[in-house]
Amino acid sequence: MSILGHNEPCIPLFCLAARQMAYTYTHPRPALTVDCVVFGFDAQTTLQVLLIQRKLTPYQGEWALPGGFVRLAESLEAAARRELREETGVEDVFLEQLYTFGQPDRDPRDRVVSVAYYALISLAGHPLQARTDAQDTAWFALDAVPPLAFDHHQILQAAIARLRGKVRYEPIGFELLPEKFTLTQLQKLYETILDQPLDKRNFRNKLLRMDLLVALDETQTGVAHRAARLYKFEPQRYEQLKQQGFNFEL
Amino acid sequence: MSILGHNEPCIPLFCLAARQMAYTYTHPRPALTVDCVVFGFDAQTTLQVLLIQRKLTPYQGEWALPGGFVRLAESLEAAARRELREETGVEDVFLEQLYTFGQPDRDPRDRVVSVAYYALISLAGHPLQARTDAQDTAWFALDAVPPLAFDHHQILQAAIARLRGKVRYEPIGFELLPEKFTLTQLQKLYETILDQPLDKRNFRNKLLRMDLLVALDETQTGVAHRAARLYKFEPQRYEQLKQQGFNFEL
DNA sequence: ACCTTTAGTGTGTTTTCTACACTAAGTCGA
DNA sequence: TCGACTTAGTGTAGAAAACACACTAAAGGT
Repeated sequence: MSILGHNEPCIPLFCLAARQMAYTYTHPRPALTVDCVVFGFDAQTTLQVLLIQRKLTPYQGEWALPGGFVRLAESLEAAARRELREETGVEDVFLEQLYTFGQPDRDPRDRVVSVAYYALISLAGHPLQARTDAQDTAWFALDAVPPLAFDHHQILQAAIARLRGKVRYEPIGFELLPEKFTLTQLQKLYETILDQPLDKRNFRNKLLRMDLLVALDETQTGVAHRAARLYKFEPQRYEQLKQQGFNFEL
Repeated sequence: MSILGHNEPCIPLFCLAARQMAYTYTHPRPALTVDCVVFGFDAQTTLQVLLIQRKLTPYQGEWALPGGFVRLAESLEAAARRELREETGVEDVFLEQLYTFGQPDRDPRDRVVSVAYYALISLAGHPLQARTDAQDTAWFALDAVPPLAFDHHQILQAAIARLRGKVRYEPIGFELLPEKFTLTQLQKLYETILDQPLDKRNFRNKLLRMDLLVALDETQTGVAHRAARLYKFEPQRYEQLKQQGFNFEL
């Protein structure tokens, strides 16, 4: 948890005792935070989002997106990664800026502007500490998200819309799967995100034609039926093809 | 020009004379600004961007995007619209958030985080005061943009990329044309933005099939050749069709 | 051995995309 | 007023992409 977490009461003060550090400006400044919408996927279940339960007012006890204040010397993305690490243990993930939310009344205490990011991680790949040791951190299926603090519901909706839109023409879905995955898992993922069934043969043909996946000499283990071939995504190949102006529309 | 324009020296102060207003916080806060990339189009010329010339350090004399500090009681979009109005006279335009730029060193004076917006306006529709009376405000063709202050070149590039990407699947191009326009003007606009020639018949068929345009009972005037029919864009029709999940890919 | 479950594969049909060239209507000037 | 010039406006055939669709193969479980 950040020492500058969302929960800190952030009242502008005119006079501070000399022993306390104070920062004074000629004009008032909004507080600046980052919030992260972390999507997780696991072929067994469905798309999930990582939330933390607030311990302090306002919105005490309610669920919220992980996030916190931006420090002076760090970039916005660095702040998002730091908060994610500190609050949930999540590290080394795909992270992209989503939108900046700045309605004057979005935080009842003070003017707080929040730069929202979204992250994609594989639940299978990352056995989250959050899932096990922290009672105040939990995954929620997208269709069972509790009421959220602040305008976090709006941020979440924006993130879902972005993920839906983006997955159609850029291969970011792989970030939600383990390094090695089967085509069926990939298809399930797309079906979950897009919320529509896809034809198995057309899906496979289309993806393999894109030439972004390499078939490994390995198959699934531990399944009670024919084991599927494993594939992995080739980021360098993607960069090459993108340079050449290829399309990756699903 | 905003009283809180980009040019204000923004040094954190520990002690201010009592007569002066001061704002003190327990933790340091970045300054928060908005910057606007204003695109203008005119079928005669090409895509242009609106810049202002800085009068103060840093980057004195260089060109920059219009923008300024966010006030405590206004939303980010309101701040962008206000700065646009104050600095360039531009009002009532399409405006959309682009991205938030927050590298710690993007402003040499202080930590300044900037929420960038982009705007689309019709040069023919808006006879800009900026164009006439202000020597420090000017339109530049996209292929003749001078060096820009701060990271504004990066912001501009991001805006161009966004416009290119977005115009393909959402009908925002109309914002760059006058209310009534010909199909040839519209095609020129798309060719300019996408930087590629388009087939006249295919373009017309496709657009008319989308059912977003209404043909008016009017034609061009003042042209030395057959006058083209005028059309206008139907935003409500667009909303209807969007609801029904239609595609507007060019 | 056989039952159950998922993997893996190809083709014909329909739809969409693309390339392409002439006539119509208006202005201008001789 | 006639001719020259300029841009508007229109349809179709071939190519490519999208779509719908069903059976055999392989593995583990009983």
